[in-house]
Order: sequence, then structure tokens, then C-alpha cells
Amino acid sequence: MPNSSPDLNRVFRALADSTRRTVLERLSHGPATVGELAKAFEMALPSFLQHIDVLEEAGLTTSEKQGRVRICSIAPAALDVGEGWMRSLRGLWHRRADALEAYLEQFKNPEGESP
Amino acid sequence: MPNSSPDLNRVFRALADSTRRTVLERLSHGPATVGELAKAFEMALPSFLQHIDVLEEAGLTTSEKQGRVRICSIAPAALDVGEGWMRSLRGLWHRRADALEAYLEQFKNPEGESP
DNA sequence: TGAACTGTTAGGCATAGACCTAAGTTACAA
DNA sequence: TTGTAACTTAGGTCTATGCCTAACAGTTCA
Repeated sequence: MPNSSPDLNRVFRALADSTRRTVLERLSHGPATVGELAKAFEMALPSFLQHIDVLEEAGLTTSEKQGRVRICSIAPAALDVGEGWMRSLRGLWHRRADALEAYLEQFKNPEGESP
Repeated sequence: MPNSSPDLNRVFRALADSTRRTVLERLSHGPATVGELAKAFEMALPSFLQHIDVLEEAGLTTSEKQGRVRICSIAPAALDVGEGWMRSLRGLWHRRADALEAYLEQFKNPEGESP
């Protein structure tokens, strides 16, 4: 479970904004241009572009320039990284679901083993 | 796929920091006190406490005061929210994996259907 | 060519985040 | 009852984020 990678930081940070999540949802239905994507939001285009850049730097989207148009697509590999981390964490937890009880017993029953 | 909820913002933001992810990994093996958790990091205790608070506000951990000790545990329900969002997004994408090709054709073959 | 379209860059502002030190507070222990 | 342990709160700095307007490209089309 590699954790210290800056990739996870970037992926989760990118997902921590509802504008960007909405863009990803839109892109999950198929590619779109910057202008098409921006229509759904009220913010100024340069502000919106920053969100696109954050997504792309996180590896969650890619884009390709066609003439004067920039076409964005979703790139779910980065999503897998985040999802994988979460799943493995939850897996660990499930294997230890009884640990809480045992641990708390220590504090109620100080005669048990030392922490 | 509820997206606008501030919960997802908080969950993903909380995960966007490697200190906090390390804490979650530690807690996935079982509960621990603030002091035990803090030992693994070099930062000052008040700084570390802020991370604990972020995790708790995101619903990723819970804590319980036992005497002068605060015992933290993982609370994977919030994790499921994030993981669920990611999985459903990826599901959508897989059903549309061929959309990129078709879309790009528009720009190469302007005689196709209008966008 | 020159206007219109679609981005893009530059620069500024306000808020939030991540860290710090110093100074409490509460519980346990001698 | 006094000291120590284990947080907790207060307040400060510095950087990053999210937004804006204004001005600048690169493309397309009349």
C-alpha cells in the first residue's frame, strides 16, 4: 500500500472539489471540449480552465488540441490508484474489525496484557 | 451518483494528505491513542491534532475520550462513500469506452452528425 | 486579410490549509 | 496537593487554492 506518493495527494485533491467531480461525471459519458464543459458552470473561463488543469495534472483526464478546440477525456487509470488505496485500506480494516473491542477492554480491564 | 454533497469534498480532502493517509493505515490495524499515532510523525502535537480533526470531521475516524487519553478508531463508512463514487464513475466510463473514438471522428469527418 | 471564435496567460485578491510556539486544562500518581 | 502526562486552545506565519478581470494567442471563415 504505497502511501507517500504525491500522486495520491494529487488524485484525492483533484476529487475534493465538486466542480471537478462534475466534470469527471460529464466526461465519463464521453469526451468534450473545454467550452462544452465550461457551459455547465457559471464561473469565468480562466477559473474553469484551472480546474481542467488540476484534473489533468492528477492524471484523471487527458486532452488533445484539435485546431482551436481542446478535447478532454477521462483517464480512469489514476482513479484506479485512488480506489485501490481505499479498497486495500478497507480490506485491512475488515480483517481487524474486532480489534476495537479488544483494545477498549484494556482500558476497562487493566489486568489484561500491557499495551 | 450524488456529487454536490459537501461530504465527498471533506472525505477526498482528508485523503489528500499523506500524514492523514498514514494515520488511517495505522488505524486500520486497530485503534490507537493520539499520542501513539503522533509518535510516527515529527510535527508538533497541535499540528498533528489538526490532522486528526480533519479525519474526524470527514467521518473517516471516530474518537472517544478515556480519562486523559483519546482513542481514535477508523470509521470506514465514509470511505465507502468515496469509494462508491469512484466505482460508479468508472462503471459509467467502461460502458462508454468507445465514445472517444466516435467523438474524435466528428472532428476528422465533419460530415457526420453535428455535435 | 481581418473579424470572430476558442482558448490561454498574467496578475490580483480573499480564504483556507498546514505548520509553528506558548499557554492552558484535565486526569492520574506520588 | 503537587507534579507530570496527555491533550487542547490561542494566535501567528507562510503557502496554496479558487476566484476574478484584462489582455494575448492561434484558428477558422467570410
